[in-house]
Amino acid sequence: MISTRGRYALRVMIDIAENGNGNYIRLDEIAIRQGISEKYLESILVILTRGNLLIGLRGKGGGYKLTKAPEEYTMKDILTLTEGGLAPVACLKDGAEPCVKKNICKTLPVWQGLNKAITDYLVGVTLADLIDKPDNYSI
Amino acid sequence: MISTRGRYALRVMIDIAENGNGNYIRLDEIAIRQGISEKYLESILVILTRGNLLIGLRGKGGGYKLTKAPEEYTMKDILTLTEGGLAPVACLKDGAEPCVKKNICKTLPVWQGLNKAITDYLVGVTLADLIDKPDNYSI
DNA sequence: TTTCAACCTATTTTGTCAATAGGTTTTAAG
DNA sequence: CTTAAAACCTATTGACAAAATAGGTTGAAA
Repeated sequence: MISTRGRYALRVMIDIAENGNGNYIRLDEIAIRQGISEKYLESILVILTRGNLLIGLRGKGGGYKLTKAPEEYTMKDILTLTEGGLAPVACLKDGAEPCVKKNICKTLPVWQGLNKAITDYLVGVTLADLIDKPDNYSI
Repeated sequence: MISTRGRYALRVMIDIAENGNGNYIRLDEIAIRQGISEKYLESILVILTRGNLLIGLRGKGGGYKLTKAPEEYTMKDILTLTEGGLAPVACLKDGAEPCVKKNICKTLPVWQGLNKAITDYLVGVTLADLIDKPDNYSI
């Protein structure tokens, strides 16, 4: 299950992509539009900023904006960062110490296959695919 | 993330498929082989039995055995039952009340696609695929 | 120099998962 | 028919992570 943090993060990225236009957007604006408390939203924006998916600017005229074009963000980028990895089991996490039963584990192939299925799908969807813009209307 | 319950359940199903040969296998045997406490294992076997993936028999000579051939169990069957569903978000769970924002939700397509990717993969792997048997040796 | 807004650290609350404990019923065998 | 074996059932505890809140700090711009 994707946690609240990851789901909100995706909504926030869409929000900024749609409303930003290259300008900085304030946290409280996003909070109102998305119906999330400012404080909780803040904890999510910290993660996105530290992960370089957003850039934050303080002071008057400050806020958050994207660091690159919507086409360049994949769902995997956003969700891996905010969920702290997407691996279905701990032993497949990035940087996990190799499991001692690695060579005899009969369930490992399932988890590896599942991991690949999830990753492959999420790499194939970008933020641009979710945004309301003329290009997205067919006929 | 697949929980301990689901991971153990899969190991248990493999254990019974490999060691059963159509006979009943006692809980304590499985517990020792798999290194799981009898009590915790019991809570998992209850789920598998109530879900008709296993059949249990009490008294002397009792234990658990499969209800059908290993080829007929998909990973989706086993994991959906023990995890209480595999949907990446609550609104896609079986029997979930339809979300009021269903028609305007910009993230829904992602979750639907992810759900399909996960399900499609897990339907394609059966318990038989994970079992040690002569047929599984190539060359 | 003042205001604004992101940034940071810590704490509380909540809920689920994991694990344990003890007693009950059914089955088969002596 | 009695006894032992084994699954079955209900409840409780413990541990941990996620969710949410609170208040103070730093940096940027007007």
